[in-house]
Amino acid sequence: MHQALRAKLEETLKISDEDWNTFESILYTLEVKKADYILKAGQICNGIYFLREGAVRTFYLKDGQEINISFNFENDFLREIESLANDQPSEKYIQAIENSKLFYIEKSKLTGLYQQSIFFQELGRKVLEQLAITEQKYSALLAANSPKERYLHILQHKPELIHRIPLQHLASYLGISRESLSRIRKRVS
Amino acid sequence: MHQALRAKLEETLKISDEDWNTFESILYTLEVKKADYILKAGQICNGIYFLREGAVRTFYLKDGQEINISFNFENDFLREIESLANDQPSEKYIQAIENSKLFYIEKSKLTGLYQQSIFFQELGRKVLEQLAITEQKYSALLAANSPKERYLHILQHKPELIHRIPLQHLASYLGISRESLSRIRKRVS
DNA sequence: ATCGTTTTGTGACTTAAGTCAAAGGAGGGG
DNA sequence: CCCCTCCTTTGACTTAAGTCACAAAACGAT
Repeated sequence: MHQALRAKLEETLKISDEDWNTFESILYTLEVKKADYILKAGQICNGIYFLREGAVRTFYLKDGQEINISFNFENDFLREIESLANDQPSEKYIQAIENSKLFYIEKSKLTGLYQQSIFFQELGRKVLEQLAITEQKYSALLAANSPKERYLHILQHKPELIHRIPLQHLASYLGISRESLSRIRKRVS
Repeated sequence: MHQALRAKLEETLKISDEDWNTFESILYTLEVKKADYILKAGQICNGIYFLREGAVRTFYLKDGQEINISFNFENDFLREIESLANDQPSEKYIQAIENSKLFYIEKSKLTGLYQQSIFFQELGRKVLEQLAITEQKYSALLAANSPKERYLHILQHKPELIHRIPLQHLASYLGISRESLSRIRKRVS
């Protein structure tokens, strides 16, 4: 049970059987259907999720428009970091794009883990480091490239986004209008 | 000595005198003049800096062009996170925009701190969380706003950037050409 | 299969921003 | 104080992307 999660953890750091048992014991499992919300704006994000299977998007509303800020797939950790870190209501929605299975790890239990074992401390730091790096790369993509270049970059480096994410969602993620992205895609192919 | 740093730490978490003494003992001080490099591409970022005084920018080269990805001022922590976390050569340069004073904290010493006291563990996590949040806000600014809106946003929310950062550097940070930013600024004022 | 909803594509038009080139301005060093 | 360098502004032109409106296509549910 939960082998994929263990494998994911061990990508960053070898885990002892003891630590693993502790970890496994605090996991909740949840299943959501396509279009279900995992988190809604106004709610506080009270833990982190591990996406076992499926795909989700995180977005917020700007003048009634959905702006997607990230997509996650199987074996990703996810959370609304601002809400989680600052204990404030989320401005973002997390919604399933496909039927998905997730593990949920409550914040309070996570804190317990940090105090219990140096493994979890390091893991927590590394996961956060990688999140910051991911965000940095995403901003770099937006700041230094034209819409067309951004699309081509995704095509090369994150083809799963092209294949699994509806164009309309990808558009706002890339800072492009739906129509323009449709035309860019056509020109390019 | 180092009062500003202690104050900064205590913004996030109260520190004991003992922990503080440990911390203070591992700081190196360095001073750099305007235009000096604190880190160059190709070097490995081997620790984090606390900017006591001055201003610095972080940028990389794309087709020979400097693309600025962040600016830091007094009482900011800074580092090249990708190089630091993954022990790989930096693709970025960190350069002083003003004469600056910094404290440097070596990575290996930092690791020691994490093992010594729960205070430093929490601090490290919180600093990383805030970094991730900052990066996320920056991408949101880029993805969901027109060049003009981006400039106005900075004007309102980070006026220090307008006043202390040369327009040319701000331009690439906002994903705008120098010329356009100059014109936007004129129109707006 | 068919209907209804959601998503994507097209056309026509507008416009803000990019590009290239050159001129002004500001600031520092000698 | 003057020169040189660096930074910012301006002009003229081009173009890619935005917008609005509508059509087509894809998808899901019954």
